[in-house]
Amino acid sequence: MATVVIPEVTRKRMLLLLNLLGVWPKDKITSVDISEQTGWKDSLIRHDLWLLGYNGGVSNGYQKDELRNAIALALGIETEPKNCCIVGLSRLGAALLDEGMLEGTCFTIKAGFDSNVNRVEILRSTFPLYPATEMNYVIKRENIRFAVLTVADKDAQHMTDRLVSAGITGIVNMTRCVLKVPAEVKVENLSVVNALNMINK
Amino acid sequence: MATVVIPEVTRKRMLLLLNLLGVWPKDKITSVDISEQTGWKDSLIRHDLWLLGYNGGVSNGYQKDELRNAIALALGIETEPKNCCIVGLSRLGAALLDEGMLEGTCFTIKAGFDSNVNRVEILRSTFPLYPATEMNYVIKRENIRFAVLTVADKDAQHMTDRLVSAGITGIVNMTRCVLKVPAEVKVENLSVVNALNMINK
DNA sequence: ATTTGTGAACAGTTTCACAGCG
DNA sequence: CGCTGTGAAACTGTTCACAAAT
Repeated sequence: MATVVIPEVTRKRMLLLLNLLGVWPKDKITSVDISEQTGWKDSLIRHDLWLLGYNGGVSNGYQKDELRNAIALALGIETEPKNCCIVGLSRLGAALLDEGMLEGTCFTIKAGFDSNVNRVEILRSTFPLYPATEMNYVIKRENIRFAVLTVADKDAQHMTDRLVSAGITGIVNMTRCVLKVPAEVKVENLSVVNALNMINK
Repeated sequence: MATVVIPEVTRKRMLLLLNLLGVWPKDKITSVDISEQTGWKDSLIRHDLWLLGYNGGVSNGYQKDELRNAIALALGIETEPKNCCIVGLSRLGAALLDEGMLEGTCFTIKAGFDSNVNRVEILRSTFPLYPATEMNYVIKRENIRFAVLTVADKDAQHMTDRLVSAGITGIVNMTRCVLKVPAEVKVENLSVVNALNMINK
């Protein structure tokens, strides 16, 4: 069997594969089917699944539901619920309010923060909003592990520092900035501008 | 000098480095400075710049402005303006309307599309909105090259097919779906849910 | 004394090739 | 016979080590 460490690239592909399985019409799916949908080499898909320690497809393709469960289990997702917060309620941040975006996932938004006290009072949302001064207290009280950062670029590092010192373990960074964090804090960069520059070849 | 092909990982790092240079307070910056801010090994930064063919820092660190220009030139960005569109005006899509998000970049949003004709009529924006049926015509007329896809998951592949057949060359995909596109079309996946699952370890 | 530029060494990822299962 | 599981081979990306420049 394979190594215990699952590389990030494999994890990323497996998350996309989970989504693909969610809309796949048939019960059975082969590595060649997946390859046609995603553009990844069929051998790579088989190798990824081998890394996960999965071998339920011997010689006859995979059963969609069983494969989905096996991947979710191997990646350790869709288990107990995880608490998140949104930092920055202008622009993108406000768009995430009241959204069903996290529906059907293990993530729940427990709080929104903004340094503009006015905005916190005006906006409506299904979860409570707080001024940024209360971040440390609320994050600890609500046991929040993850943050989505949608502040203006100039505030990005400052807010990151506060999130880190409040004990957050992962940040989805929607700003263009490089965030300076301790090695144990995970960051995923999701800037639209940087993404446009990636495809601008 | 280095190979002509710049790897995607290097390109991603260089885009972040550009943003870092934008806020760096001093005129001079060394590979160790960059390493401290980003967590990347200093040797990797030097190697990246070597790949870009840049060697303006010999033995004395880099001049911020010169380095910035050299990177932008090597990546071929910040040159002529590029036209973009937003597909899907609910949720995230609407948040991108009227936003200064692309300010100071070479990208301009020229159009927004939605299959809901009502929404197209109600929303206000600094660029024109059209029903999705006009996508093919408008994208060609306005010479739009890039799209930000913020539709519901169930419409993602269908809208992608229309974008591709209208001649789009790159898509920023904010849905969770794997998009099936021809090899020459570039896709950057920016799903918040997938990102949360990446940092959920 | 620092700090880059550079290729070689090393580590990680993808592809290949094929045995073996159903 | 089509399809997976698996390790080896090929390839890509990162780190090291040090000569050269100031």
